[in-house]
Amino acid sequence: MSKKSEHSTIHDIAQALGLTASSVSRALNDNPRISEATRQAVKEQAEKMNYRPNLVAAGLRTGKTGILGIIIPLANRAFFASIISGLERVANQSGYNVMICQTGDSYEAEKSAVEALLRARVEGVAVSVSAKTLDFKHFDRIKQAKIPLILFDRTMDEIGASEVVIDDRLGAMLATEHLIEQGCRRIAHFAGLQHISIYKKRTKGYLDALEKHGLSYDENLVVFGEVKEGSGDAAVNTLYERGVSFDAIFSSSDFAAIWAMKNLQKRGVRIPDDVAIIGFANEPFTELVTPALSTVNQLADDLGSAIANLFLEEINVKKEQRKPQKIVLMPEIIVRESSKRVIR
Amino acid sequence: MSKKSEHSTIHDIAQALGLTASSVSRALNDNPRISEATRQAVKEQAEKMNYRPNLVAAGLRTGKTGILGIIIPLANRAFFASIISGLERVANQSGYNVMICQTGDSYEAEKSAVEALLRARVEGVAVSVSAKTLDFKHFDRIKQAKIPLILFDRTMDEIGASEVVIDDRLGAMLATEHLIEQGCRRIAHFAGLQHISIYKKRTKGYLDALEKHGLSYDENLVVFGEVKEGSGDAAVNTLYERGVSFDAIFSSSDFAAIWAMKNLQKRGVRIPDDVAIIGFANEPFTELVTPALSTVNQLADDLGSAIANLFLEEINVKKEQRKPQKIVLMPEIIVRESSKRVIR
DNA sequence: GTGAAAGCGCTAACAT
DNA sequence: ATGTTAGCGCTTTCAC
Repeated sequence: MSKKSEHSTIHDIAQALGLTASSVSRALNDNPRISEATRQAVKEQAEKMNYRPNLVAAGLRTGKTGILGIIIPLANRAFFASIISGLERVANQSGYNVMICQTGDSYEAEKSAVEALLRARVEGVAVSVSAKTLDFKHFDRIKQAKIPLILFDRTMDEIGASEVVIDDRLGAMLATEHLIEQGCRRIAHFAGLQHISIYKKRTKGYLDALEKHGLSYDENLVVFGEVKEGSGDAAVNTLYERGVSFDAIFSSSDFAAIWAMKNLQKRGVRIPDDVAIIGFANEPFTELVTPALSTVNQLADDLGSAIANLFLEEINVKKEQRKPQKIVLMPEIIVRESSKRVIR
Repeated sequence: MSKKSEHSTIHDIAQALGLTASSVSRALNDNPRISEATRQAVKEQAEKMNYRPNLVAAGLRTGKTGILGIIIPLANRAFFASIISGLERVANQSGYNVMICQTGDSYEAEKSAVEALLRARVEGVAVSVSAKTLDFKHFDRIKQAKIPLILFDRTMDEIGASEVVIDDRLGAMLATEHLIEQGCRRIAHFAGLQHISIYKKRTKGYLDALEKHGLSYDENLVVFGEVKEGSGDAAVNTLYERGVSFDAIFSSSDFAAIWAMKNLQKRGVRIPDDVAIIGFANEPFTELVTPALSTVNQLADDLGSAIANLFLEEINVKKEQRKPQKIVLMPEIIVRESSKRVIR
């Protein structure tokens, strides 16, 4: 093995076999224009020399790095972690590697992430747009590079890219209908910030379910605003302050749901008998709390693999005639103790 | 901009300015052997032409790809997700990108992951060794490539690589001492599989704490075996079957702890008054259950950033004189309701 | 301070 | 079926 590099090259193999680099290349890549005998010999020799193709060199030559980039607000969040997991698994099966960038929900970091991935010449980029992003010029850079751009979770129609999302409205509707089927008639709703599309859609699903079942909408039952941890606690207080009676809660977030549950339990309210609760997202903790929290499965892992599959599909389409696609996954509700009433 | 590529190159810039590629390269890289004037001109022109350095080309030339690889069993697990998060954040600050591979705890997948990262010419690899890995030859390939190899979480002394871990024994000891301070004297312990080093160390910490405080070891209080979700439930049953009395549990896993808590609550046992409980790992759900579960903070995010920092340090050391380092982080206990007794 | 030239390891026309 | 050649975009000696 030559001193200058830690790795053997196709030239080393060629030399050892009295061949040329191109023949070795052909043999290694199973190019038909090579004899079976040489192919064998080359592969054996490669094995013997611990040859490992240099993807950097191949990438420079072919323009294909075999790298997929993903930009997320924060890797350390169950939903995104599952997406990464699904994405990596499928991408890897097709020989692709996955490169990750976090934005911390910062617009500046998102811009840098785009540049970083483009510098690395990734073959495609998946993005969950940062909450603080209002300007989308940096995504044009991806389109200019003529590589697939796929948005997921927080998407932006303005960008005009492919999307992989779940049907939030449907999920919310199923959740609300489930509560109705449990006999609940006064269903409160923690709505989340409505300028974020996923929350808006979930609220829409709630309203649609009410309408479908002939229940009237009572604005006193709906609490807008953030649906983070503490806000579930505050939202319950708000309902009590309003003096409104309710026999169920559909929360657009598991976190708010869980804190609502804690609040109600302190008040001596029985769950699900007095108030049935269902959340949204299927966070890992939902099956660990008492009572276990019903929720809507966001299919994060499936989202990840769907992103990967869309990538693989788009990469093989001529850049010019790549049309933005929209893949919508159908969520399912997961019914647990927090909403399972004994129907009399 | 030339037709063949979507990107402008240093040649394009050079041509536009009547310079040569090498001067442009120097200007862009702030090489001192260039005049301030040209540097300015080049940078302006680069900006104007939307120039984006091709890291693949640079990487081929210099051997430095600016990529760090990380191999984990599963991205979708809170502990690993946090490590990725911390690693990416710090690495990115120094201009490095992070490439991820999952093994699904499979030995074969781990071997492939090593090869995949090596083919991509990453500048270093961090690994949490798969549970099924008993043979370590594939890690030699990383050493042969003369790039830093850093083990974390599940480490293997046999491999002779740098390590970033937390002091499991200390964490377990602190947890156990905390229970003792709460007045507990008959402390049960869910020990986990002892052939896995982290569990062995946690059990050691438990024993050390008992000894330090003059409590005798009662083997009936210790339940060996897996510490997964359901096993916490089974472990409590085992204690009852043994007819042993206990006033506290130190579980080497939050999952087992939470299921133990559920089991005890069903039996009408009050927590923490009858039995105080503390787990290990600071899983996200621990603060959401009722009562909130005390635990040992594994500092996953810090682990990730420590890995990144060690990388950055080792990368700048001549390969030959890189000595395996061992970085040990000190865990802290997080005291919540599940173990906080009102001391009389 | 700038240019010329070589080459990183690979692939892909184009020969033969 | 194999060899020759050129070049992907960049950095880096070596000249001047």
